[in-house]
Amino acid sequence: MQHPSPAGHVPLRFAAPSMSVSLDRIADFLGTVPLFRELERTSLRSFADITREHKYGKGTVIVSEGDPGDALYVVRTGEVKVVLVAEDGREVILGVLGVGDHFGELSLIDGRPRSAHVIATATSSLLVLRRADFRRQVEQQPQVGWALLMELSRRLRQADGTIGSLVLLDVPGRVARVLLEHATPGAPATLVKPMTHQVMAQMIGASRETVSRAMSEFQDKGWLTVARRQVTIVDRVALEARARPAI
Amino acid sequence: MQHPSPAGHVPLRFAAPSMSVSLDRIADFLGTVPLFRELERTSLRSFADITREHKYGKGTVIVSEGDPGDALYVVRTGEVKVVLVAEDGREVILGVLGVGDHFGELSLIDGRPRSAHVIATATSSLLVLRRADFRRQVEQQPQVGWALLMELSRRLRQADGTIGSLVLLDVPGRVARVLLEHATPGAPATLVKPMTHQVMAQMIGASRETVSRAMSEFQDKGWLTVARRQVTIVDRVALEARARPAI
DNA sequence: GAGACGATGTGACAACAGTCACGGCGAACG
DNA sequence: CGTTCGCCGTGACTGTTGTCACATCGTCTC
Repeated sequence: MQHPSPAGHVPLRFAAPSMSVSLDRIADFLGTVPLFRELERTSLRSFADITREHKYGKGTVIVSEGDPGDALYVVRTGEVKVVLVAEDGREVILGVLGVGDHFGELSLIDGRPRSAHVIATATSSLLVLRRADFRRQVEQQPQVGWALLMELSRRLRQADGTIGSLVLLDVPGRVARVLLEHATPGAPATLVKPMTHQVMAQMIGASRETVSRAMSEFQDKGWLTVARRQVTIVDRVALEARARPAI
Repeated sequence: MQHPSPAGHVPLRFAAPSMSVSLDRIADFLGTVPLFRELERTSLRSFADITREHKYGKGTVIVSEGDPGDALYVVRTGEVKVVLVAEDGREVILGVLGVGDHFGELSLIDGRPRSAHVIATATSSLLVLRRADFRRQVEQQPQVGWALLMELSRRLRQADGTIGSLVLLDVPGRVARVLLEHATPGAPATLVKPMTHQVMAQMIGASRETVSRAMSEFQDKGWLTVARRQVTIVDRVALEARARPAI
């Protein structure tokens, strides 16, 4: 695939001396990514060695559904969304990925075309690992294969949960569910990373208006408070009950 | 986990001579399963060696959501369904597994509880591989790890597709989609694996009645014919168009 | 072959949720 | 400091779809 409309696409170049410095910094970063966490320093450096860094401006399409794909991407800075896009423009958000998250494994594993679009929601810097390089490394570092299995398992559980909620829950129930999913596990007052109603709506297959009404309802019931786009969960138990089928 | 209500649960026992015969037959069977297809004869036998065979009567719950899980199951004969069950009894069918399919990998990989119920839809015989045994074998046969990645990739793509269809398509669109997904492009005509409307409804999150109406509509339009529960797709192109968002 | 049971067609009705429309509010930016 | 733009709240209306109810039909068993 050619990167479509690569606004802000800036392949980095380093002179020999700064190169090794950069390698170290990239290896440091990879060490914080779950996929590579088990690796020794030297292995981290070999992975760092096969990365290329690309920058993408907000709104840039990084991969498109249907494209042949042969690279794995790791978010180093910024944020991207994984979306299905209908011909009439409607979007379903399958995931929002932040620093340390990665995407593109599926095409890398099975060689089939990209299954979704990935679009930068903020100016982002991504590490790109091409299939041949990555596979060669993984063959020498089987821990990474295992970490991949763990990650795919996590996503599959999440996807199945989403399917269940789409079928079994009404919109307020699904809103409760995303809120809980994005809540920090803190004790009495739990915070949620800010999200616009529009984004929530696209994550749960609902309209912005209905999400808005559900959020108002939850505030009226005293289940949560909102101050400057920042949601605080007051009554976690009530929300959990609302997010369970069979109202 | 203890197998819940193991009606028809009959662990097989063999005397020493017939044992090796059985091992060979099981190894033969495993060789037809994609997960183990790449393996040599001797490796197949080592996997066969760590299996136990269990039988389950129709309707038996094989694993329950929430149970701790430490085994992988391969369907040797029969059929099982993977379902989410709401407290009010409604069911979402995540998948129907036949001979050669397997389930239970997720708990085996990440050690977390079962994410869904698995229920026998026909009298079934399953090969059970326990986590410790399986992991030990996989460490010596990395091809199996790769095959697992392929399988999880396939399921993740399918799950994402299902999420997209739940959000973007109306019920007739989703009906068209399952039909196409279960169609085998035979020479004279494309046949669809027989399914009751009730099952289709639970697969796509709709009511039986609405599925019934959609099927009638498709027959009226001449897109398919039904004879004795056997669906034949006449106009595949029309169905594909109907299964695309943005009518 | 007669009953029983499950699967299927179809009509009527209610309701959840999408769509459209518009006003208000707050943040960002010139 | 005012304008602009994106985000949010809410009312009114519409429609797809679930629910209930019942008739029909095929298949299986006895």
